[in-house]
Amino acid sequence: MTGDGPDGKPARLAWWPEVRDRSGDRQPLSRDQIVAAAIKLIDAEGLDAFSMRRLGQELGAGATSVYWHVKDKDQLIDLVLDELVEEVRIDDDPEQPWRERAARLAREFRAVVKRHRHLAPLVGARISVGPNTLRGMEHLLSVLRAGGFDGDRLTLAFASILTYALGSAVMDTRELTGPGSDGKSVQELQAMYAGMLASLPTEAYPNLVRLVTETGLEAMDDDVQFEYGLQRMFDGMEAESRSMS
Amino acid sequence: MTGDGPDGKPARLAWWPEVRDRSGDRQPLSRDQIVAAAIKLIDAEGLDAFSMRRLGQELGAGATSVYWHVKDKDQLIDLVLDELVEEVRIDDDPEQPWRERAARLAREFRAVVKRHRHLAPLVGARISVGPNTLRGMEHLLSVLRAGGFDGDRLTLAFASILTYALGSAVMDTRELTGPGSDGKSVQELQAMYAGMLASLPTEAYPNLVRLVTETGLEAMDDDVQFEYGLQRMFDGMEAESRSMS
DNA sequence: CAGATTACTAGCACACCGTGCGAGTGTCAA
DNA sequence: TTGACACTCGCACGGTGTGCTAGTAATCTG
Repeated sequence: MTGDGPDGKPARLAWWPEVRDRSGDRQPLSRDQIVAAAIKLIDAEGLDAFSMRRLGQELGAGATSVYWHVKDKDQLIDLVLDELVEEVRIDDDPEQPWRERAARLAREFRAVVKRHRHLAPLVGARISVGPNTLRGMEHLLSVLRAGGFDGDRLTLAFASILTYALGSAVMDTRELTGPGSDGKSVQELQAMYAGMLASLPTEAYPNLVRLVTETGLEAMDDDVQFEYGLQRMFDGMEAESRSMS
Repeated sequence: MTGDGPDGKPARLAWWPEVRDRSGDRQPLSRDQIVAAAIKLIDAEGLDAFSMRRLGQELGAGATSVYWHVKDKDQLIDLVLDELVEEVRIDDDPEQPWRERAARLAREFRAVVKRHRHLAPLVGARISVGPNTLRGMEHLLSVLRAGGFDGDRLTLAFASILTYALGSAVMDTRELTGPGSDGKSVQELQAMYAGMLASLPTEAYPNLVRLVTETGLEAMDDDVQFEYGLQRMFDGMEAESRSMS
């Protein structure tokens, strides 16, 4: 939240917006407060409900008071996104094999995004260069390096894992719109989606229909699917390691 | 564009919006025209420029005339997204091994999204249930089934590949915002991002700095990274196949 | 050919939105 | 006491999505 580096010291990033100085301690509004309120609002009522006016209202402040603490709606979103990543726990056991440590990181990230599913579209839309994001990437890199990755292969593995983690986070939080999907819960929407696939004409979409009617309950689960692909990717990476030594 | 099933017959989907009847052939405006114009507008000027009013203007029509052909902006987006997927070519050689066919599909999808990078956030935000999307999924399933996948394993592999393809499409089209990223080209932004990482304090982010300074040019490439992760995942899946037989 | 129906366009109006600007208010240092 | 500063707030501008209504032109029915 404070923008520290991995070591805890305040590593300043030239492009990351400074908090405006506050000399006295009358603080009816603060940036952290604003960011927290934005996340809360989006979580509770979705992206559409998130407007600067509404945010001000939620904070009991004037419609445009927020603009003193934050340049833009855009900038606020950047802050929100990096704040999200702060929830990713990166304290793991360095004694564990790299697979387990990397998987744990990917799981954590995905879980955070799923917890804030209305923010997911933003996660997929912009690159965050905030301190928390950088810290997370740094940690994943260190895990991979400790696991024996090096040079170009380190970069490739790093990028692939990020991609898969981001992908599954985004994939599993996409919204199903259209008629009849108004006030439905996540489970209801999932059931509705399955129902739509099951109702497809068998001649035109035989495999799709079979998929939804013949797949076991467990394999239908988001988390299980995520884990499968991740482990297969790690299998492939480990096989490559072996074949090189 | 017409909503046909894989066989070319007009497989109707109950939830997919019907084109409003047109008995005569005076057609100053049509849905296909509208969807095409929307894609063109977004490609040319970005998501922000895409408003219903602007779209009407672009079509030389009144501000709200579009609403007779399309229920909603939301619905229009759904149509746009499925129209995008139509660009994914699914005519491949059934004699090829499943890996190659599946990789080809994933590459195609990613390439289409990259061609329409301003649409990518929408791809990551909503589930499409349009005819083209379904046809694409059906095809990938048939490829995997032909490759020996079955039951739960088919579902898991299917989901993982979709996730990775979507993930890398979204990942590689995310926008870098913030000061100094105004009128820059994609390459310039990429260079700027690399520059930011390179300028990080080495003590706090040693691995990130090394990554950006020591990685070879080829391994920095989006497409190469995508291919690496995909192939590792396929390696893992094939190893699993072997271990089961 | 006359009239009715349909297909479609266009504009107004409403309630919102992001945000620049300037006028205000409270707190602190000198 | 005076000034500077940190901060809040309302106004106003030019936009947005979209429901509704009035209109027009083409087609269908008789």
